[in-house]
Amino acid sequence: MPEGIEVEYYRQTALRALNREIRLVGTVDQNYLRDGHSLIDIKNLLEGNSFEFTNRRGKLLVLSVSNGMSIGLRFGMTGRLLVDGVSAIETLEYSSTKNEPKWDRFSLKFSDGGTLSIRDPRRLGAVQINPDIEVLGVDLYEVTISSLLKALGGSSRALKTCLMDQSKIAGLGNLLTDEILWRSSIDPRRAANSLAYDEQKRLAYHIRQTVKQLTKLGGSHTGKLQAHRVTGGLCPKDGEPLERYTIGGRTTYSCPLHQI
DNA sequence: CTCGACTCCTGTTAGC
DNA sequence: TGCTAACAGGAGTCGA
Repeated sequence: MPEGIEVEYYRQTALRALNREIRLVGTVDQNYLRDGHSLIDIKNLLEGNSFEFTNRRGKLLVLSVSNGMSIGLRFGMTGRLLVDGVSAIETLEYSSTKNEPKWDRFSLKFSDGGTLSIRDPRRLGAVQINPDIEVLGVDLYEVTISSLLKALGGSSRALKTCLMDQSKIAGLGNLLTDEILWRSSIDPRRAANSLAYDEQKRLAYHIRQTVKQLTKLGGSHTGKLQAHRVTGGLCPKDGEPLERYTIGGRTTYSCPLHQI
C-alpha cells in the first residue's frame, strides 16, 4: 500500500504534470469527495489552469494550482498516480496485479492530450481542496531525535500507534513501522513514554536508515521483515517464530526473542 | 487521554 | 469445483 515512500515516488511522477494546461476534469469518484466538495468545485478549480509545484507531507501529495489554490491527493491503500498512463509503481502490495482503467477514480486531461489519474481499485483515496498540511506531523524523511521525542511525547499509547499517528509523524504505514521496530529491536506494544534514551536514539536512527534504504530499494515492501510477515513466518534475524497480533486494528508482526 | 469497535471499500484468497 | 467469508490497511467517527 502507498506509504510515505510510495507517495514520494508519486510526487516525482507528478513533476511531469507541471505547467501543462488542464483542459478538463473527467471523473471524480463520489468517495473521493470527502470535504463537502463536488465535482463542479474540482472542475472550477482546475480547468483552464495548470499545476505549478509539488509538495508532499507524509502520504499527502499536494499540487499547487496556478490560481493560488491547491489540491491534495490521497491514495488510500491501493491508489497509484498515473501521468500520461505511466506510474512510478507497477504493482502495489495487497492490491490487484491487474491494471484496469475503470479503476481511475480521479482523472483529468491536459490540453496537450496527456492525462493524470489516480487508479485505485478499493476507492479509499481522496481529492481535497486546499488541504491543511499543518495538521500532519513531521515528514518521515525529516525525522530527527528531537522531533521523535516530541512525537512520542509523554504518551502512554503503544509505540506503534504513535509512530503511525499521522499527526505525530507523517508517512509511516503499517509495513514500514513493523520493519522499523523490528530493526530497532523494540516491542511495538511498549508504551511510547517507556523508552530509555538509547532506545529513542536507536529508533530515530532506524527510522532514518529504513526510510532512506527502502526508498533506494523500491518501496515500503522491500524491507527485510516483509517476506516473513505471514502466518508461520520466522524472524529473519534469529529464526524465532514471529508473533502476530493487532495494534490499533492493524496486523502486527514482531519477534518475541529480540524485540523487547 | 487512550482504547476498541465500527465504518468506508473491493480484489484476492483461505477454507469448507 | 464452486461458493462464502475473511483479509488486506489508510483514515475517520463514536462511545466507553
